[in-house]
Amino acid sequence: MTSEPNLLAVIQRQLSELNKSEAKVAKAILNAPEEATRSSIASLAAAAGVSEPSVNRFCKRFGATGFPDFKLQLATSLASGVRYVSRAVEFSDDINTFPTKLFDNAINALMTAKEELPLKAIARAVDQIAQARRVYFFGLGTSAAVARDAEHKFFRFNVPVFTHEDPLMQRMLAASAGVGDLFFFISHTGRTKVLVEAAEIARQTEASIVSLTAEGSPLADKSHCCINVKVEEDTEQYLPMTSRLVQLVILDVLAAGVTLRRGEGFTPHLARIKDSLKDTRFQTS
Amino acid sequence: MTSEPNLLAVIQRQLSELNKSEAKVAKAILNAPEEATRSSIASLAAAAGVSEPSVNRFCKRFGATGFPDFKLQLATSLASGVRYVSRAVEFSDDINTFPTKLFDNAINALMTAKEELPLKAIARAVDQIAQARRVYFFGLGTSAAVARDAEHKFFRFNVPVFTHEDPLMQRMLAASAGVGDLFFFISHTGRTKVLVEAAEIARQTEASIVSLTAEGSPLADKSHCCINVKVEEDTEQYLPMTSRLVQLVILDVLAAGVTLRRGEGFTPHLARIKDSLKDTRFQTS
DNA sequence: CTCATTATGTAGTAAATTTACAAATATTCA
DNA sequence: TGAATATTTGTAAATTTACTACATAATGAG
Repeated sequence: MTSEPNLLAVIQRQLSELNKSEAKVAKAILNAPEEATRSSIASLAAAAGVSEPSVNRFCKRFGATGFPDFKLQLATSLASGVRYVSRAVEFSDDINTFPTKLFDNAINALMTAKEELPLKAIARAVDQIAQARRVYFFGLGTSAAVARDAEHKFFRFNVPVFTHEDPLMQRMLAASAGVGDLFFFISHTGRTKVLVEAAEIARQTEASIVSLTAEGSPLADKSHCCINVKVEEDTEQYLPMTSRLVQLVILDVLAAGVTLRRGEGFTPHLARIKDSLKDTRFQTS
Repeated sequence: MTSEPNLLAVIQRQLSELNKSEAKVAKAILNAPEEATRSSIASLAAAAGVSEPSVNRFCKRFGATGFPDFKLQLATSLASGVRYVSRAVEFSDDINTFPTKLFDNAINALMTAKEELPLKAIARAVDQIAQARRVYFFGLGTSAAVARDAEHKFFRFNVPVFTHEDPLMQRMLAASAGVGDLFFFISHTGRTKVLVEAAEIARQTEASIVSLTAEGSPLADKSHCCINVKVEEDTEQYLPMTSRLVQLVILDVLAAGVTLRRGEGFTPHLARIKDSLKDTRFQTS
């Protein structure tokens, strides 16, 4: 059972690699997915402006045994209620539509990321973090907030963690690094100059470099271990919305991985930290 | 469309009121629901030991227009039933299981939040932010990272935004607030003392107070407008994992809301900011 | 026990899907 | 460029699937 959890996203992603009539079918389906699950091959072919066998071939291309099987898969992936195709917010949107769109996009990004998790890279990164004597989380802009979040999380694992938003601090720390130091760079594009430069400096030391960034980017090149996150951020949108969510969850995964590494004996330590926060809160009524 | 949440349960419930051959069909379906969604009317009839029209009548009895429609409904209800179960990471998990679990939990949290979005509160918060002369985002711990993220985002809207992680700064700023100031508090529990105190201080000024926190919490009580987020965080888990993701997306929603408020004329401003970042990056090869 | 009612199956029909093949289009390489 | 080849797309026939009409069987009431 290789049932793709997210058929519409798969279609969307492959859209460019389809030939003419297949693309027509894809568009018709993306346009009205629910309707597609209810219509016959003839009506869908008519809606797409192609012949029936073209629709059939389209279905087989996406792993279905035929049209009915495809409809089934489509219905299944639609069932969770999420619009699996990212939709940009438009100026015609109102309070009833744009919040849902943004949530759908976020969910969509996480589902897509989940499908192609770079498990080997994650496992390696967990190894490195577990062994490190010191871990520096470096990011800029939006990624600085992600780095800050990571700092909070990993701090609880008794690993000395540091975050710095200041590029100069980042450079200096990179320059004075040594064995046991781990630099963890976070960047959506992997092209931010000052960050790549810091990575380059760190690379000349004995320190390990792990990055959470785009595949094949300059930053990835400088890293010993790179966790690739393929998030197709809508570049027309002016703010990175979904990529940082994926980054955060990946960091959760790394944190969980490190905890699992420590084994059950480590649980009391976490409990102690949690207890230490108790007095800072008003008790539940 | 009165799509029952769970078709299998409906069938189960009516089992006693069915006549012989319909009951046979019901049992065959309950026995192997997934298979039923994939089989033809002939094979299902054979499996149940009845004739094809009996299966057809069975389908119509349960509100479907025919066998294909019934299969569709069945598939839909099977698919939606699977999700929505958070699973805690256990020490027996390995690299192949715990990353998926964490992603699933994150996705679930967003899906749940999406279903009960407090739209009125969001609309009010957008109003307030759009009107404010200055906006302070305050959070502590994990929420500090969320506040930082919000700062980055809202900064682009020409609103003077400020974030401070230092409780003393938060108190001082709260004390010296005035008309046009907006304090935006972020807290998962809504019970962090120093934060609630800062809210209390701000409340005695002319400033507006918006919070993104738990319903009915002390912090919510101090706010003019409270955006409730109901995330059932697994309290046995020692780290807040999913709530902050929901918070981030809610802040995205608020940011988008403010942008929509500004109208299309605002787009060039965003483009200018984006351009200003261009030279800080290595060009795409 | 007979009639009326309901339940079930048979057989034929209509519809939908798939296959095989041919026409059209695009691509390659001289 | 232009013939040869591969790819794409559509047509038409074959096959499978689902539905309808009707006949028979079972059930129940008087």
